[in-house]
Amino acid sequence: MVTPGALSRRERQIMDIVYRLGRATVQDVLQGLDGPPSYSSIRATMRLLEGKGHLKHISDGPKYVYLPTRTRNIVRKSALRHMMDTFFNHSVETTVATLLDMKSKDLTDDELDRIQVLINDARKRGR
Amino acid sequence: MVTPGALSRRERQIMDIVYRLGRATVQDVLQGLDGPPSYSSIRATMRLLEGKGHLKHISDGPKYVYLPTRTRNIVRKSALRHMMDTFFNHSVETTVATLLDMKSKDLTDDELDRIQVLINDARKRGR
DNA sequence: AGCATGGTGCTAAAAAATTAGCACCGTTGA
DNA sequence: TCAACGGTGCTAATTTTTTAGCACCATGCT
Repeated sequence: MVTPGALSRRERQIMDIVYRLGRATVQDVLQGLDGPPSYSSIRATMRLLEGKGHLKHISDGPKYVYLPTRTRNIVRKSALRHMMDTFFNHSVETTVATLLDMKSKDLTDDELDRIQVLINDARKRGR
Repeated sequence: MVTPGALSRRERQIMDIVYRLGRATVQDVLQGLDGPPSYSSIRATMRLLEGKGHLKHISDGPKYVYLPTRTRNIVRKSALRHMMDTFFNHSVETTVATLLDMKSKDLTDDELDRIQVLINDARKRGR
Protein backbone atom coordinates (compact mmCIF):
# COMPACT_ATOMS: atom_id res chain seq x y z
CA MET A 1 0.00 0.00 0.00
CA VAL A 2 1.16 3.46 -0.81
CA THR A 3 0.76 5.35 2.39
CA PRO A 4 -0.66 8.85 1.97
CA GLY A 5 2.09 10.19 4.19
CA ALA A 6 4.61 9.11 1.61
CA LEU A 7 3.98 12.22 -0.44
CA SER A 8 6.44 15.04 -0.69
CA ARG A 9 5.55 18.51 0.43
CA ARG A 10 4.51 19.81 -2.94
CA GLU A 11 2.72 16.59 -3.78
CA ARG A 12 0.61 16.90 -0.68
CA GLN A 13 -0.21 20.53 -1.40
CA ILE A 14 -1.37 19.57 -4.83
CA MET A 15 -3.40 16.61 -3.63
CA ASP A 16 -5.08 18.82 -1.07
CA ILE A 17 -6.18 21.19 -3.76
CA VAL A 18 -7.46 18.41 -5.94
CA TYR A 19 -9.41 16.98 -3.05
CA ARG A 20 -10.79 20.35 -2.14
CA LEU A 21 -11.98 21.00 -5.66
CA GLY A 22 -12.86 17.41 -6.42
CA ARG A 23 -11.08 17.70 -9.74
CA ALA A 24 -8.51 20.15 -11.00
CA THR A 25 -6.57 21.33 -14.00
CA VAL A 26 -3.01 22.51 -13.76
CA GLN A 27 -4.36 26.05 -13.81
CA ASP A 28 -6.62 25.35 -10.85
CA VAL A 29 -3.68 24.13 -8.86
CA LEU A 30 -1.60 27.09 -9.93
CA GLN A 31 -4.21 29.43 -8.54
CA GLY A 32 -4.65 27.43 -5.39
CA LEU A 33 -1.01 27.69 -4.41
CA ASP A 34 0.25 30.75 -2.62
CA GLY A 35 3.88 31.00 -3.67
CA PRO A 36 3.08 29.62 -7.09
CA PRO A 37 5.89 27.76 -8.79
CA SER A 38 5.93 27.62 -12.54
CA TYR A 39 3.23 25.98 -14.56
CA SER A 40 5.79 23.49 -15.66
CA SER A 41 6.67 22.43 -12.15
CA ILE A 42 3.13 21.72 -11.18
CA ARG A 43 2.54 19.78 -14.32
CA ALA A 44 5.57 17.63 -13.67
CA THR A 45 4.50 16.93 -10.13
CA MET A 46 0.99 16.05 -11.18
CA ARG A 47 2.28 13.66 -13.78
CA LEU A 48 4.37 12.14 -11.06
CA LEU A 49 1.36 11.79 -8.80
CA GLU A 50 -0.43 10.11 -11.62
CA GLY A 51 2.47 7.71 -11.96
CA LYS A 52 2.26 6.90 -8.28
CA GLY A 53 -1.41 6.16 -8.68
CA HIS A 54 -2.80 9.04 -6.69
CA LEU A 55 -4.29 10.88 -9.61
CA LYS A 56 -5.76 10.01 -12.97
CA HIS A 57 -6.77 12.37 -15.73
CA ILE A 58 -9.42 12.75 -18.36
CA SER A 59 -9.20 15.03 -21.36
CA ASP A 60 -11.38 18.06 -21.61
CA GLY A 61 -10.69 19.15 -25.14
CA PRO A 62 -6.99 19.70 -25.30
CA LYS A 63 -6.47 20.01 -21.59
CA TYR A 64 -6.23 17.55 -18.76
CA VAL A 65 -8.57 17.41 -15.82
CA TYR A 66 -7.09 15.53 -12.93
CA LEU A 67 -9.11 13.43 -10.54
CA PRO A 68 -8.12 11.61 -7.38
CA THR A 69 -8.12 7.86 -7.78
CA ARG A 70 -9.40 7.07 -4.33
CA THR A 71 -12.99 7.95 -3.63
CA ARG A 72 -13.78 10.96 -1.55
CA ASN A 73 -15.24 8.81 1.15
CA ILE A 74 -12.28 6.49 1.51
CA VAL A 75 -9.93 9.43 1.65
CA ARG A 76 -12.04 11.25 4.16
CA LYS A 77 -12.04 8.34 6.50
CA SER A 78 -8.38 7.68 6.29
CA ALA A 79 -7.61 11.36 6.84
CA LEU A 80 -9.89 11.45 9.83
CA ARG A 81 -8.46 8.31 11.26
CA HIS A 82 -4.93 9.56 10.91
CA MET A 83 -5.80 12.85 12.51
CA MET A 84 -7.56 11.26 15.42
CA ASP A 85 -4.64 8.92 16.00
CA THR A 86 -2.19 11.76 15.90
CA PHE A 87 -3.91 14.53 17.75
CA PHE A 88 -6.95 13.19 19.51
CA ASN A 89 -5.88 10.00 21.13
CA HIS A 90 -8.35 8.06 18.99
CA SER A 91 -11.19 9.70 20.83
CA VAL A 92 -14.34 10.64 18.97
CA GLU A 93 -15.51 12.59 21.95
CA THR A 94 -12.43 14.78 22.09
CA THR A 95 -12.59 15.32 18.37
CA VAL A 96 -16.19 16.43 18.44
CA ALA A 97 -15.53 18.62 21.46
CA THR A 98 -12.74 20.46 19.67
CA LEU A 99 -14.83 20.75 16.54
CA LEU A 100 -17.70 22.33 18.40
CA ASP A 101 -15.48 24.57 20.44
CA MET A 102 -14.01 25.83 17.23
CA LYS A 103 -17.17 26.27 15.27
CA SER A 104 -19.96 26.80 17.74
CA LYS A 105 -20.40 30.40 16.67
CA ASP A 106 -21.03 29.37 13.08
CA LEU A 107 -23.46 26.60 13.77
CA THR A 108 -27.16 27.13 13.27
CA ASP A 109 -29.76 25.46 15.43
CA ASP A 110 -30.83 23.52 12.40
CA GLU A 111 -27.43 22.12 11.85
CA LEU A 112 -27.14 21.17 15.48
CA ASP A 113 -30.48 19.41 15.22
CA ARG A 114 -29.28 17.42 12.26
CA ILE A 115 -26.15 16.45 14.14
CA GLN A 116 -28.24 15.23 17.05
CA VAL A 117 -30.09 13.03 14.62
CA LEU A 118 -26.83 11.64 13.30
CA ILE A 119 -25.89 10.64 16.79
CA ASN A 120 -29.15 8.91 17.43
CA ASP A 121 -28.69 7.02 14.21
CA ALA A 122 -25.24 5.96 15.29
CA ARG A 123 -26.71 4.82 18.56
CA LYS A 124 -29.17 2.57 16.77
CA ARG A 125 -26.54 1.28 14.41
CA GLY A 126 -24.23 0.50 17.30
CA ARG A 127 -26.44 -2.17 18.74
CA MET B 1 3.71 32.28 9.63
CA VAL B 2 5.23 28.91 9.00
CA THR B 3 2.48 26.84 7.48
CA PRO B 4 2.30 23.28 8.79
CA GLY B 5 2.12 22.04 5.22
CA ALA B 6 5.58 23.39 4.63
CA LEU B 7 7.13 20.35 6.25
CA SER B 8 8.85 17.66 4.30
CA ARG B 9 7.68 14.12 4.37
CA ARG B 10 10.02 12.91 7.06
CA GLU B 11 9.50 16.06 9.06
CA ARG B 12 5.79 15.48 9.11
CA GLN B 13 6.19 11.86 10.12
CA ILE B 14 8.33 12.92 13.01
CA MET B 15 6.02 15.71 14.10
CA ASP B 16 3.12 13.29 14.02
CA ILE B 17 4.91 10.98 16.38
CA VAL B 18 5.81 13.79 18.71
CA TYR B 19 2.22 14.99 18.74
CA ARG B 20 0.93 11.50 19.31
CA LEU B 21 3.24 10.94 22.25
CA GLY B 22 3.15 14.50 23.45
CA ARG B 23 6.92 14.46 23.83
CA ALA B 24 9.56 12.24 22.33
CA THR B 25 13.20 11.31 22.37
CA VAL B 26 15.04 10.33 19.25
CA GLN B 27 14.59 6.72 20.33
CA ASP B 28 10.84 7.14 20.58
CA VAL B 29 10.73 8.43 17.06
CA LEU B 30 12.97 5.66 15.85
CA GLN B 31 10.56 3.10 17.21
CA GLY B 32 7.56 4.93 15.86
CA LEU B 33 8.77 4.83 12.28
CA ASP B 34 8.21 1.75 10.16
CA GLY B 35 11.10 1.79 7.72
CA PRO B 36 13.38 3.27 10.34
CA PRO B 37 16.19 5.36 8.98
CA SER B 38 19.34 5.71 11.01
CA TYR B 39 19.42 7.29 14.40
CA SER B 40 21.58 9.96 12.93
CA SER B 41 19.03 10.88 10.28
CA ILE B 42 16.24 11.35 12.73
CA ARG B 43 18.40 13.40 14.98
CA ALA B 44 19.38 15.68 12.14
CA THR B 45 15.81 16.16 11.10
CA MET B 46 14.66 16.89 14.62
CA ARG B 47 17.36 19.45 15.04
CA LEU B 48 16.13 20.96 11.82
CA LEU B 49 12.59 21.03 13.09
CA GLU B 50 13.83 22.74 16.17
CA GLY B 51 15.52 25.32 13.99
CA LYS B 52 12.29 25.94 12.16
CA GLY B 53 10.56 26.47 15.46
CA HIS B 54 8.32 23.44 15.44
CA LEU B 55 10.08 21.65 18.27
CA LYS B 56 11.99 22.60 21.36
CA HIS B 57 13.88 20.33 23.69
CA ILE B 58 14.63 19.93 27.34
CA SER B 59 17.40 17.82 28.76
CA ASP B 60 16.63 14.67 30.67
CA GLY B 61 20.02 13.82 32.03
CA PRO B 62 22.25 13.50 29.02
CA LYS B 63 19.47 13.03 26.52
CA TYR B 64 17.07 15.35 24.81
CA VAL B 65 13.35 15.21 25.14
CA TYR B 66 11.62 17.03 22.33
CA LEU B 67 8.36 18.87 22.74
CA PRO B 68 6.15 20.60 20.21
CA THR B 69 6.21 24.36 20.51
CA ARG B 70 2.58 24.91 19.72
CA THR B 71 0.07 23.82 22.31
CA ARG B 72 -1.90 20.69 21.77
CA ASN B 73 -5.09 22.65 21.49
CA ILE B 74 -3.87 25.07 18.87
CA VAL B 75 -2.49 22.27 16.80
CA ARG B 76 -5.62 20.25 17.09
CA LYS B 77 -7.74 23.08 15.86
CA SER B 78 -5.55 23.92 12.95
CA ALA B 79 -5.37 20.29 11.91
CA LEU B 80 -9.12 19.99 12.10
CA ARG B 81 -9.63 23.18 10.20
CA HIS B 82 -7.29 22.14 7.44
CA MET B 83 -8.92 18.77 7.14
CA MET B 84 -12.40 20.19 7.00
CA ASP B 85 -11.35 22.68 4.36
CA THR B 86 -9.73 19.98 2.29
CA PHE B 87 -12.08 17.06 2.55
CA PHE B 88 -15.32 18.15 4.12
CA ASN B 89 -16.25 21.35 2.44
CA HIS B 90 -15.99 23.20 5.74
CA SER B 91 -19.00 21.30 6.99
CA VAL B 92 -19.16 20.26 10.62
CA GLU B 93 -22.13 18.12 9.85
CA THR B 94 -20.39 16.12 7.15
CA THR B 95 -17.36 15.71 9.35
CA VAL B 96 -19.37 14.36 12.24
CA ALA B 97 -21.34 12.12 9.93
CA THR B 98 -18.18 10.52 8.59
CA LEU B 99 -16.75 10.22 12.04
CA LEU B 100 -19.78 8.39 13.33
CA ASP B 101 -20.08 6.24 10.25
CA MET B 102 -16.53 5.18 10.80
CA LYS B 103 -16.62 4.60 14.49
CA SER B 104 -20.19 3.80 15.40
CA LYS B 105 -19.30 0.22 16.24
CA ASP B 106 -16.77 1.33 18.81
CA LEU B 107 -18.90 3.91 20.52
CA THR B 108 -20.51 3.14 23.83
CA ASP B 109 -23.86 4.54 24.82
CA ASP B 110 -22.10 6.51 27.49
CA GLU B 111 -19.83 8.16 25.04
CA LEU B 112 -22.75 9.00 22.79
CA ASP B 113 -24.50 10.53 25.76
CA ARG B 114 -21.55 12.71 26.51
CA ILE B 115 -21.40 13.81 22.91
CA GLN B 116 -25.06 14.78 23.04
CA VAL B 117 -24.23 16.94 26.01
CA LEU B 118 -21.43 18.59 24.11
CA ILE B 119 -23.84 19.53 21.41
CA ASN B 120 -26.31 21.01 23.80
CA ASP B 121 -23.53 23.05 25.31
CA ALA B 122 -22.56 24.30 21.90
CA ARG B 123 -26.18 25.24 21.31
CA LYS B 124 -26.22 27.37 24.41
CA ARG B 125 -22.90 28.91 23.61
CA GLY B 126 -24.00 29.74 20.10
CA ARG B 127 -26.61 32.23 21.17
C1' DA C 1 -3.46 29.33 -44.87
C1' DG C 2 -0.66 31.18 -41.22
C1' DC C 3 0.04 32.56 -36.71
C1' DA C 4 -0.80 33.21 -31.77
C1' DT C 5 -2.20 30.85 -27.75
C1' DG C 6 -2.27 27.41 -24.48
C1' DG C 7 -1.95 22.96 -23.68
C1' DT C 8 1.36 18.54 -23.39
C1' DG C 9 5.92 15.38 -22.85
C1' DC C 10 10.49 15.06 -21.86
C1' DT C 11 15.19 16.13 -20.20
C1' DA C 12 18.40 18.19 -17.49
C1' DA C 13 19.71 21.48 -13.85
C1' DA C 14 19.05 23.36 -9.22
C1' DA C 15 17.56 23.03 -4.63
C1' DA C 16 16.12 20.55 -0.65
C1' DA C 17 15.90 16.60 2.20
C1' DT C 18 17.87 12.48 3.90
C1' DT C 19 21.44 9.87 5.25
C1' DA C 20 26.01 8.27 7.06
C1' DG C 21 30.20 8.97 9.55
C1' DC C 22 33.26 10.86 12.64
C1' DA C 23 34.67 13.49 16.83
C1' DC C 24 33.45 14.59 21.29
C1' DC C 25 31.21 14.58 26.00
C1' DG C 26 28.90 12.71 30.25
C1' DT C 27 27.46 8.58 32.95
C1' DT C 28 27.95 4.11 34.68
C1' DG C 29 29.90 0.07 36.37
C1' DA C 30 34.02 -3.07 36.83
C1' DT D 1 40.15 5.26 37.53
C1' DC D 2 39.03 4.28 33.13
C1' DA D 3 36.81 1.69 29.53
C1' DA D 4 32.14 1.05 27.36
C1' DC D 5 27.93 2.97 26.23
C1' DG D 6 24.74 6.14 24.65
C1' DG D 7 23.98 10.46 23.84
C1' DT D 8 25.21 15.00 21.03
C1' DG D 9 27.12 18.37 17.07
C1' DC D 10 28.82 18.93 12.71
C1' DT D 11 30.16 18.01 7.84
C1' DA D 12 29.82 15.99 3.59
C1' DA D 13 27.73 12.76 0.30
C1' DT D 14 23.65 10.74 -1.66
C1' DT D 15 19.03 10.74 -3.02
C1' DT D 16 14.75 12.88 -3.84
C1' DT D 17 12.09 16.80 -5.02
C1' DT D 18 11.37 20.81 -7.44
C1' DT D 19 12.12 23.61 -11.07
C1' DA D 20 13.00 25.57 -15.78
C1' DG D 21 13.32 25.14 -20.70
C1' DC D 22 12.58 23.44 -25.07
C1' DA D 23 10.03 20.88 -28.77
C1' DC D 24 5.72 19.65 -30.29
C1' DC D 25 0.55 19.44 -31.11
C1' DA D 26 -4.32 21.25 -31.27
C1' DT D 27 -7.44 25.09 -31.46
C1' DG D 28 -9.19 29.49 -32.89
C1' DC D 29 -8.87 33.74 -35.14
C1' DT D 30 -7.50 36.91 -39.07
